[in-house]
Amino acid sequence: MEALLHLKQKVNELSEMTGEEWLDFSSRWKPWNVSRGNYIIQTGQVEKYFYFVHDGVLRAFLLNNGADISVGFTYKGDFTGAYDSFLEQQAADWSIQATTPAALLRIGYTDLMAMFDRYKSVERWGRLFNARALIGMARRQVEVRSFSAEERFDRLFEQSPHIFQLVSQKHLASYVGMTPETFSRMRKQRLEKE
Amino acid sequence: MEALLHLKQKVNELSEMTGEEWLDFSSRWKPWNVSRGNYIIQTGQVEKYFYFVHDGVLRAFLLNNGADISVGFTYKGDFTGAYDSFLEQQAADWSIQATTPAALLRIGYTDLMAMFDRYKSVERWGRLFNARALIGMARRQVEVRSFSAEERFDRLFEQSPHIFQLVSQKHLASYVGMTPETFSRMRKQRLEKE
DNA sequence: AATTTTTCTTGATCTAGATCAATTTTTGAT
DNA sequence: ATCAAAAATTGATCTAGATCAAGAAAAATT
Repeated sequence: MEALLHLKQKVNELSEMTGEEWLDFSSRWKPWNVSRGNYIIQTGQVEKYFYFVHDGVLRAFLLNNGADISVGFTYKGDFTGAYDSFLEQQAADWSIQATTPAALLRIGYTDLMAMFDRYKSVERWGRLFNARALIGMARRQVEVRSFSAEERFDRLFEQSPHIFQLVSQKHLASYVGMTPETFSRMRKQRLEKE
Repeated sequence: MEALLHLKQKVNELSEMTGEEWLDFSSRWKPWNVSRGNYIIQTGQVEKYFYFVHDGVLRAFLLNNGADISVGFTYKGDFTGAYDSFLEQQAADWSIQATTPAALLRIGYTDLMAMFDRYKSVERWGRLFNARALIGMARRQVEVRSFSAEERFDRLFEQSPHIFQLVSQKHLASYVGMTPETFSRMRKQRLEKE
C-alpha cells in the first residue's frame, strides 16, 4: 500500500477528517527512509519531527551510564518520535533507531502545530493519539512493576511471539528488564520443556 | 480559593476558553469529598469520572498477588482518575485512594465527551493534558528503569523532599521500587551521614 | 488517657538475577 | 563463499535487595 493511504487509514481510526482537511494535513507529511541501525533522533537533540512508520521496525532506548535499555518498539502502522522532546522542544533523553530498514513519513513541529490550530479534527486525533499512548505506557508500567523477570519473560512470549523474529534477544532482554544472559537461560528452559 | 476558580486557573494553563465555554464546561464539574483512606476507584470497576484535586493527596496503586505498589501521587491542583478505564470505559487495573481528606471536583464521562465534541478549546485542553501526562509517565519510566534502588532513593529525596511529609514510608518505598525495610535502611544511612 | 492497629526499625538470612569470562553461533559486509 | 563483527550460550561466582522475624514507635480509635 502507498504510504499516505496507510497513514490516512490509521488517522481515520481516531478521527474523521473532511476531504479538504485531509488534503492540507497529508501534504505536510514527507517520506523519510532510514537504513538499518541508523537513528531518527539521539539523546540530547531536539526532536523536530513526528513519524509514521509505513514499514520497518524502530526501537526507542535509553543510554544511561553506558547501559542500553530498550523502552519500546514501533511497528508498521504506528507513530513514533521522542514525544517529550518534540512537544516541549527540549533535548531528548532517549534515542530512536531503525532495527530494520524503515520507510517513514514525517511531519515537522511547526506544521503539526499549525494543523492543531487550524482543524478541530486534527486536535481530536492528537488528543486520542496521546490518550492511547498514555494507556499503553500505563500498561507497560504495570507490566514492569508487578511481575518477576520470569513472569515478564513468559508474558512477552505469550503476548508478542512475533517480536522474537523482529528484534534481537539482547534488546528484548533490556525491554523486559533483565540481562541478555538471563534472557537466554529462560529461553533455553522453555525450549527444553517441549 | 474556591474550587472552581482553582480549576479554571489550571485549565487555562493549557487552553484558553471563552466566557461562554467556561460557563458550560465548569457547570459540569461537581464537588466530591473523600475522607482519608477511602477510594475513588477500585480495581475492576469502570471509572465514570475524571477528577480535579482541589485539596488533599491521592495515591494510585496496583494490587498484584497481594502486593500493594504505588504508581503515582496526585496533589492539589492536578487531575487524576484511572485514565485507561475512563477513556475506554473498561475495568480498571488499578485503584486510587485518598491518603489525606480530599476535596475534589469531578466530571462524568458523558459530560466530558460532550464537551470535547462541542468545543475545540476543550479538545485542545484534553490533548495537552494527555501530552503532559504522557511526558510525566515517560520520565517516570526512565527513572524506574535506569537507576538503582539507591539512586532512586536519593533522587526522590532531592527532587521531592516535601513528599516525605505527605506520604507514608511504605507507600514511598513501593513507589520507588523497593521494600519498606530497604527504604528504612537507606533513610537511616542518609540521616547518619549528617 | 488507654488500647488497638499500623507503621517503622533493625538484625539475620536467603535468593533471583547480575556480573565476569570464555566459547560458539549467527549475521552482515566484502 | 569468506571473513570480521556482533549476538547468543553456558558455566562459575557474586551481590543488591528481598524475605523472615521480632520489637519499638507512632498513629488512630475508643
